[in-house]
Amino acid sequence: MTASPRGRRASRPSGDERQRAIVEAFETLLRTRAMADIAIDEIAAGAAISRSAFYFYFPSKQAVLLELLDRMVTEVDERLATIGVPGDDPAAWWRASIGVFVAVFGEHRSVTVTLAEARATVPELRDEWARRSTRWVELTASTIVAERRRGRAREIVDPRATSIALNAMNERVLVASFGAELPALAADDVLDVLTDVWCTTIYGTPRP
Amino acid sequence: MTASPRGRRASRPSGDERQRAIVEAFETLLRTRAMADIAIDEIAAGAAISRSAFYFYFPSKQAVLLELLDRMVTEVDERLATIGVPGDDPAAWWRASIGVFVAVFGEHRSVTVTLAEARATVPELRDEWARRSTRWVELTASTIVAERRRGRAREIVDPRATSIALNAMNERVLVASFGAELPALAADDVLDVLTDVWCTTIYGTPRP
DNA sequence: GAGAAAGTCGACACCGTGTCGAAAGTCGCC
DNA sequence: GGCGACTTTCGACACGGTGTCGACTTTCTC
Repeated sequence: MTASPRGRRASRPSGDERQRAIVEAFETLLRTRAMADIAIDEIAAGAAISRSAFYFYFPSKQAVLLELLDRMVTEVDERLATIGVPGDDPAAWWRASIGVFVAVFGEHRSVTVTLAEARATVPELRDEWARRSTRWVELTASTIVAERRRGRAREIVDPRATSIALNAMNERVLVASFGAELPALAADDVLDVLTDVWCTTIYGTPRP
Repeated sequence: MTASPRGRRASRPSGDERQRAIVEAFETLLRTRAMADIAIDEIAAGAAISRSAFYFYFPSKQAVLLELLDRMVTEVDERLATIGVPGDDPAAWWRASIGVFVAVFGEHRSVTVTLAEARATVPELRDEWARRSTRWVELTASTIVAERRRGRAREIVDPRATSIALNAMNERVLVASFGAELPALAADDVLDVLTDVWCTTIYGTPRP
């Protein structure tokens, strides 16, 4: 009755916990090893099922990752929705917005790092990420325009292009920081530095 | 006499062209497919040798990629060395510096995109990239400090942290643009937008 | 308690990787 | 001109992970 029995959103009454167990087992494994080094065998074992049972729930590892991505971006969007629009203290508003990404992705560091890698290869991930991040870019751009109209932001030739660049920065900074790459920002500095660059770029000064 | 016969810098007199042919065949293949989809078979065929002969020259696909990375960053460093220090027109200087990255990586788009992906998995790539980008970050940071001393740059609390963020932005913007991801900057806009964000962040204004 | 649907399992074929040992080619030197 | 050492090539093998298939079991429903 519902979609194909193998699809990832089967919403089957029972077996639902299995699906959840698989996702969690995968995330747990991801904390210690890269996706390429994790065999489906191990995910299945972590979820207490056999390897072929895994295939009943997901067509591949990548599909599990897509599920993980969905959860994370949904949470980001939910939290962003509660923030509203910039008020008297725009720096605080930007900081809060950026903080949502730092917090949500920071809670799933290994998944974030894996996502950044797998996105290049897996079309579904790539498309889903494109959809979501396009919305964030547009949100940023329209806020910049609004701030400009209020006379607070500096003159920016192409607000959309600028917001693409700023969002790209956040993404890469977070991944590098989570992945403990070098050079990378210390976890405690990420939010401060990103907010500083954003505000300076948008207003010409870090404290508008 | 030289290092191990299989290592990547064997500098063997003959067979050197083979090595080069392999590297080139790989880059060519990379233009049409992702690394994961390219079998060593095909690289070998492209270089007109057998699969096992491939292993005589390189221990793996990743090692070929490392060679490609080396070439690119070497070229970047050579070009950067000719630029000198900022003069009367600092915006032009930053633009020229960023332009080196845009140009060199732009000439090897598929390699750049592949590198960004494989770096997460391959320790050698990760380390090499870390070494190189640390130097660029330090170059950026010391230039910011120098510009501050001359009284041109704005007050920046942690110049190194800021330069990490700016360099991270460039990296991600370039990869997204080369990989035709969405949202991404159009190739023609990349240099303008990056220069704008860098200068505004460093000086408080896009045209210092 | 019969039948369909959901879930599980072991077995199989496939493909790419990396390794090994043997063969063939190349070069210098007596 | 032929001997020996080194370089290069090759075919064959074993291994490990993937995805699929058909059969078996459990569970739910009428």
